[in-house]
Amino acid sequence: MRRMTARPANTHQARLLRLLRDGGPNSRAQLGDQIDLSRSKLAVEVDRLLETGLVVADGLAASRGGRRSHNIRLAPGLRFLGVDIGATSIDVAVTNAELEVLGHLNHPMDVREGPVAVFEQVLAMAAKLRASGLAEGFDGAGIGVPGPVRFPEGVPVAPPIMPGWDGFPVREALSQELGCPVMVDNDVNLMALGEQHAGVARSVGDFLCVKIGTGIGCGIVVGGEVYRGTTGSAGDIGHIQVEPDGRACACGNRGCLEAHFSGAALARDAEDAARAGRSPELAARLDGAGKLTAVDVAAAAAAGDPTALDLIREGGNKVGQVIAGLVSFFNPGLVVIGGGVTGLGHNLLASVRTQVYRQSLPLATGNLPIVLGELGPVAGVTGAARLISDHLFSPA
Amino acid sequence: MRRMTARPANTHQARLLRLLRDGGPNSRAQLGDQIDLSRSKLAVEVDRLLETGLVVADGLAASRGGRRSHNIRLAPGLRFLGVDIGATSIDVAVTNAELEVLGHLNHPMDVREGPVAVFEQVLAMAAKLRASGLAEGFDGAGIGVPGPVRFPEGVPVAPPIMPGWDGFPVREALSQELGCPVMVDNDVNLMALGEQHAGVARSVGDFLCVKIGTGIGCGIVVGGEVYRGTTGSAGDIGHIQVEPDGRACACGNRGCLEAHFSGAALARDAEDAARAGRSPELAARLDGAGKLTAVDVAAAAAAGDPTALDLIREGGNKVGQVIAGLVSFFNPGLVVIGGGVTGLGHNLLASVRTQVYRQSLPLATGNLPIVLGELGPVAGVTGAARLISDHLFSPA
DNA sequence: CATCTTTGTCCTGAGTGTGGAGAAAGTTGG
DNA sequence: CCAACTTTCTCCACACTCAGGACAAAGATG
Repeated sequence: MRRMTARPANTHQARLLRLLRDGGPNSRAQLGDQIDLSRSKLAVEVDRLLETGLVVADGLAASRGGRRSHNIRLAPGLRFLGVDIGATSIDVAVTNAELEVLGHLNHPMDVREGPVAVFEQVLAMAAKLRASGLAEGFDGAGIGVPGPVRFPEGVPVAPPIMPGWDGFPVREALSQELGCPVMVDNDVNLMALGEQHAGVARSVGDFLCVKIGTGIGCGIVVGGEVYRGTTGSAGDIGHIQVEPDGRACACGNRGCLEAHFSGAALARDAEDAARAGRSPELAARLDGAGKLTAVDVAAAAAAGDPTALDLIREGGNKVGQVIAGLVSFFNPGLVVIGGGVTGLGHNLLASVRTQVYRQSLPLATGNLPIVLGELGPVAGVTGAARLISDHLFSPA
Repeated sequence: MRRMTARPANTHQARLLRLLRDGGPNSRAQLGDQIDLSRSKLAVEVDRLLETGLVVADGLAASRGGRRSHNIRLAPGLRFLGVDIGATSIDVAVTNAELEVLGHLNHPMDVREGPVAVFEQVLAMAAKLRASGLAEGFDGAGIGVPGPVRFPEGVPVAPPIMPGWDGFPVREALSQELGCPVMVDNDVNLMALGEQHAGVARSVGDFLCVKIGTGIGCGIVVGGEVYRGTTGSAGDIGHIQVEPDGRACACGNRGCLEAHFSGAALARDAEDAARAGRSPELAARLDGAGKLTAVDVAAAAAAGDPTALDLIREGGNKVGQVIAGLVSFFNPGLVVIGGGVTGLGHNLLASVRTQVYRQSLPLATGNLPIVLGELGPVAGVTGAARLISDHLFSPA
């Protein structure tokens, strides 16, 4: 199969490609209703796109009371690769041009093993997806990493939890290996993009997407666009202080949110409680190495264990306290909570909501939904595909 | 004098008007260097603007080694009115089309007296400025109010410190009275616009502007544009909790930033200290009613009074704590501190900086200037003029 | 005074985009 | 089965935008 070579020649073509991506196949007439162009001009641009091969006309749609329309759709062979590198695992997926996930793989891996080892794994997973017949090659790839990124260059900068990646040319290296364009971003931003494209945040212009996994981060969307900040570290809320003289944090400070609540902190607290005999439910779930995860806490809570419930409530209060501040400051139209701890579900959500609704101003909370992400592990890879498609579907 | 009737007919004309506003008089050739247009096209658009009377060609500039250029400038008779309504005083200013302040009045007044009384005062001040010969009429007016605003309609919504203004049609009423277009915004946003236009924030795309006066608010600029949030309450940081079981706040919660530090809280603390005999410097400054202001505290601190210095340091710590969180979240390129307490100067700034640099991530603070606003009371009115000129200098 | 530089104007030609006429293809009702 | 109406799509004429070059105007320089 020939890979995507052309790019839209102007903004009209770019807009058409995005309409087809987000709205699926469509007739010329329907496209005309959604874009501010005359039918004649539209036809010209569609014809040019057909010539490039980026879109195809296949078959006729059912009549709507008159002449049947030609179905215009994005080239069915286009394939994007979405990669989401977490602290403890890797997600890789293939999508079509409409960003529907055709295949998805997950592999546990510690990001601290460094870029070379991780890349090897990513490429192996991509090869596996290709071998399964889902793609003959990739037209573009998006990749998320758990740390700040200098976005234009696609290079991680001073990432606390993956020091070995500092300055590693992720974009260039992956582009070389895959032979296609690549865009790199923070994993939290990609989750936000994913939920915006296919999840709970559709049609919301300004929202926050709080991802609670091994660490805590927050994707910020302003006017439909991800906001990355001056140095690419916007949304790094894990080290906001929630307790004046709280626990020591890996960053060197005390009382950071991440030190009090996150996947890692929760697991540690649960293990302590189990060992101290404060919770038989949790103790029963200890594995051979004496370890627990957020999943265990969720299970214990579901079984009614009061200690587990307390841990979740306490954590939700801490996160809610920070989110309350962010809501007052940012006045979003929606707050999405996702990441590994989504499994804690409505117990977590309830205490977050309580804090936010109590502490923030009524005007800001009046009509503010606080919800769990609906895409789970697909959010990151969908966002990654969205990132590269946004790039490729812009004028060259 | 005839008032501004025409509006730019297209984006080119709008951009030209803004170039002339921000860069002052200019020749066609120099404008051509700053705008992406051919000389011929540019000449056409300039001619059209000359026809409308929005710009004029007056005289020839000195030669730069060849034919002398015609000076193109915005119509010299254009006048904008900038109004900044604070909690305890009103600022009104007249500017020319380049937003230079030609005249400026200040009048103490309690905003709680309600919109009717305040409007009367504002109109009297505007009339006074007009009578002094600075303007024969106004081509537009911008007005800032100390509370959230539904921006498109120009109506305050649920403003805590000025309940009588809720839903009052500020834009429509003022437009009627003045007979010119009016735009309304939060006073903090206007301060940010002012500092961006003529102050410390020139050429910074993303920054925060913290205004500490009677209350505390924060202007948010993203990509050069003010961000107002979903309901217009973005930046309302006065009620972020800084102390878990802190002081009772007027909003009904405990431990709000505003309850611990703001012009009002500082004055109260200083009065308490003076009465309790903990500070002779402050006691000496008590007025007949036993009242003090931030200015008194600044003076006492300048005289070396340890209690006053402590109050400032403590307050700076509280504000710094909140700003540190915002810096982590928003990753701005600059933080500006302004408002009534600017008089506390470098004592305040020092403790804010200490908190922020200690608590926020190095990547976010690495190259982050935290500075005092440089426009003082002119910031608000300049921002107001900028607001309305941005509106009028956009395609109709 | 000839030459060079800078500024501003005019003209042509390529491209962009609109709106209408009308053909193509289909549905509906008598 | 046919006439009338709809919807979709194509084609064409015309207006407008815009770039780039030729050229005129006005001054500096030697």
